[in-house]
Amino acid sequence: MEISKIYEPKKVEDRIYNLWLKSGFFNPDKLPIKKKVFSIIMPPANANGSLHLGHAVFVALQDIMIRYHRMKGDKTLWLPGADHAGFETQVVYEKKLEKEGRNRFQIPREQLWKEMWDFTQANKTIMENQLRQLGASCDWSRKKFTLDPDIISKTQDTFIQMRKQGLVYRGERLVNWCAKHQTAFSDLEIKYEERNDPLYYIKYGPIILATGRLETKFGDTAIAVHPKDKRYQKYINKEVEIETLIGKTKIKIIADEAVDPDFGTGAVKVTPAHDPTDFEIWQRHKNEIPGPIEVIDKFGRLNLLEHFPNNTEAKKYHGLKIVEARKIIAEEMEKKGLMAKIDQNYKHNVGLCYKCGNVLEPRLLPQWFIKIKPLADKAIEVVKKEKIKFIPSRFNKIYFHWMKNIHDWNISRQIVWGIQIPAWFCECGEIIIQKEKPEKCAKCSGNKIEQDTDVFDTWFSSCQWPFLALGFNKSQSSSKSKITDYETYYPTNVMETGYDILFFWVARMIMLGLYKTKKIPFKTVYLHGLVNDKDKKKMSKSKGNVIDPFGIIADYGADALRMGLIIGNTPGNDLAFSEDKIRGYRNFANKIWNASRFVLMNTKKFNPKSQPKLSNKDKKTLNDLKTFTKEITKLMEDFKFYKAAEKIYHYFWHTFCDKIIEEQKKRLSDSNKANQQNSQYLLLKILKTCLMLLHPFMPFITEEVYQNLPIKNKKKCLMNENWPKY
RNA sequence: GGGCACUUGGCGCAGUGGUAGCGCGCUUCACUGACAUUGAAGAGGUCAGAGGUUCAAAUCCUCUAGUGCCCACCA
Repeated sequence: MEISKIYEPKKVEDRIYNLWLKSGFFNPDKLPIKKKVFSIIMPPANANGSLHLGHAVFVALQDIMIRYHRMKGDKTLWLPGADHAGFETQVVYEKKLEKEGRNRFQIPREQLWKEMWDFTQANKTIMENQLRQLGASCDWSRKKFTLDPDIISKTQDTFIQMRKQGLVYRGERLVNWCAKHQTAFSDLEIKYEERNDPLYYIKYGPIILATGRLETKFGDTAIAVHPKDKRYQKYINKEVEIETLIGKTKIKIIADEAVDPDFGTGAVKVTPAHDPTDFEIWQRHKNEIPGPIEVIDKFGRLNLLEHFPNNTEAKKYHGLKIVEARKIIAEEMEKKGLMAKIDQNYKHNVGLCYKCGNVLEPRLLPQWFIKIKPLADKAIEVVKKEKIKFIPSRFNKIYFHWMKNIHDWNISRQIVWGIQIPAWFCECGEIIIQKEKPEKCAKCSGNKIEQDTDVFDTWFSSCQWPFLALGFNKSQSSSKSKITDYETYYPTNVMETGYDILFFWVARMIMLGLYKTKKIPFKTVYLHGLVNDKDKKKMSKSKGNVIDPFGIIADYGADALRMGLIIGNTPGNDLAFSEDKIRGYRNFANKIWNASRFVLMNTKKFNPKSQPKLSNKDKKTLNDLKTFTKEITKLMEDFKFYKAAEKIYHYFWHTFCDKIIEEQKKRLSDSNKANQQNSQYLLLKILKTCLMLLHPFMPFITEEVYQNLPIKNKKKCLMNENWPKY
C-alpha cells in the first residue's frame, strides 16, 4: 500500500476495477449455486449520449444491492444493457443532422438507419466505460442491446401473438401528431400546458357557439348541444344554414351528453377530424351527420383544396399555418358580422410535444393499438396481492389510479429508428402479419406488398426487457439438460428505476411480463427520485446547471460520488445535489485511507495465527460491533441504504477512529508483546468488518485497503468476501 | 377538475407516540508522527399555523397556508 497521506482515487479506481474483472466474479456462473439467487436487470440506458447523474444514482443503488447480495453468498446477477430508445434517439440525431445542415426526410431509410446504428454503437461504448468508472459490478458477458437480432425477433413475435389473440388492432383514430417530428405519440408522451387563448363566440345561423379552434371550422359536420338544454330544444335534429366564409351550407344540430351546457353558450361545433371529443360524438351519431373532414395536413397547415377543390374563397385560407389561419378567420368573421364576441380570458390546457413544445394536432391516422384493459386488470391484481411491492408504497395508489383509467396504447411511430412492425400491406388492402415478406397475398394472389414503414414505440420492446434480456424462449422452456438464464434468474428480485417512468416502463413491464411469461417480472420495485441541483431546481442544459458525474469523479473519486448520491436519498423523493456534500465524502474516503494506513503501519508484525486474549473491554467492543453489523444488515434487507451508509460513516469516523483507535494508541506501544498483539487483532478485526460493511457503498477504496490487509484470505477480493456474521 | 407528496436549527435531510438527530456550514481553540480532506469544545430548532385524540404528539385525526410533482378528451 502506498504511503501517500492523501487518498488518490485516480491511482486506485482503474486498477481495482480491472482486478474485479480479472477475478471473473461479476459473472454468477463462477459463483457456486446456493439456495438463493439474486438478480437485477439494469434499466437499459438510452444509447444516445453520455450517462448523467440520474444514471449514477441508479448505478450506485443497484450496485449496492448487488454487492451486498454477492457478499451474502447469493448467486448474484446484474445484467447490463442499452436501449436504442426510438424516438428519443431520433430527436437527438435529428438535432445533429440539423447542425450539419441535413434533414432526416431527405435521407433514405437504409442510410439513416446505418448512420444511427453507428451513432448508438459509439455511445454504447462510451456508456459502458462510464459504468465501469462508477464501479458497476455487472456481468458484461451478458450485456444486451434492444436491437440485438434475438430481441427484435422476439419483440415482433409478441406483436404477432397479441394480434392473433385480438389484443392488437389497427384503428383509424385520432392520435396526437407532432408536425415538427412527423410522428404520432401515445397519450403518455403529451405534455399539457395551460394557455390563455381567445375564445370566439361565433354565429352559426341562429345559434351562437363558442370555440377556441376557429381554424377547424371548415371541418365542422354538426352543431351539438346537451339533450336537456332548454335553450336549444327547438333546434335539436333540425338543420340550419350557416355562413362558412367559403360559402353557405346546411348543418345539423344534434344532442349529445358529452356537451357541457355551462361551457360557452352550451352549443359547440363538431369537428370529428380534429378533436377527440368530437370524433366520439360523431361515432355516436354516424347515421345522422357526415364523417370527418380533414382540413389540417401533417405539416399543421390548412388543407382546404382537397375537400373544396373549386372553391376560390378556400384558396385564401389554403396552406395557412394554424395560428395565422385562426387570426385571419377571426378578422374575416368580424368583417362579415359573424363574430358575436371574443373572450380574451379563456384559459385551457393544450397538448404539446414533450420534446419540442409545439402544439400537438389531433389527426386521424391508422395506427396499431394494444387493447390494454385485459392486461391492466392482471397487472393490478399482482400488486394488490403484494406479489409485487413498490418502495415506497405510496406508489401503489398512483399505479392503481393510472391502471384503472388506462387507454389503449398506440404503439406505432412514424420514424425510422426502431423495430419495424411486422405488418405487410397488399395493394388490395389485405394486411398480413408476419416477420418475413409474404410471397403473395392470400386474398388477391398479388405480390405488390409493402411492409408497414412504422416502427414500435420503444417502450414496447423495453417493457419486455426483463424476460427478453434473460433469453426467454417459449418453445425452449420444457428444455433438455441445460438450465437457462431465464429459468435461473426470472422473476428478477428487484427493479430499480426512477419514479418518473412508472407508467412508461414499470407498469408496462408488469403487464407484458404477465402476458408473455405468466409470471411477474420482478418482486420489488424500488423507485428513486430525480437528481436536482443544489437549489432543488431541475437540471437542464438550457439552465446550464447540469453537473457531469464524471467531472465529479475526476475531482473527488467514484466512492465519494456514490456516497453523496446515497446518503440523504430516500426512495421516491428527489435529491438535491451539492458538491459540498461530495467533498464531505471525499474527506471521509481520506479518513478511511488514513485510519487504514495507521492500522497497517502498526500491524506489520501481526501474527494471524496467534490466539488473542481479549480483555473484557475488547470483548464488549467486538460485541458492539456485532450489534452494529446486525443493525446494518437489517437496514440493507429493508432497502434503507441511505440510513445504512450514514450509520457506517458515523461508526467508522466517530467510534472507530475517534474512540477505538485513540484508545489503542497507548496499548500498541505497550512493552507487553501480548498486549500489543491483542490490540493489533482488535484493530484489524474492526477495520476488516468496516471495510466489508462499507464495500457496497464505497467499493474502490475498501477493496484497495483490503488487498493490503495481513488477514485477508488469499486470492480473494473483498467484493467476494463473506458478509460479516453477527 | 382530481390525486400524491413536502414544510424539523443558515442549507440539505433522518426521525411515525415517551425528555429533538445527522451531514455541510458557523464560533473558539489546537499544525507534538494515521489523517488540517484533521482533532477538541461549542452555538443554533416553541419540529409551517390552528384545533382535536392521548397520561404523553414532530410523530395519529381535522382544517388552513405555502411549495413541488403527477393524472385528466371540457370544445
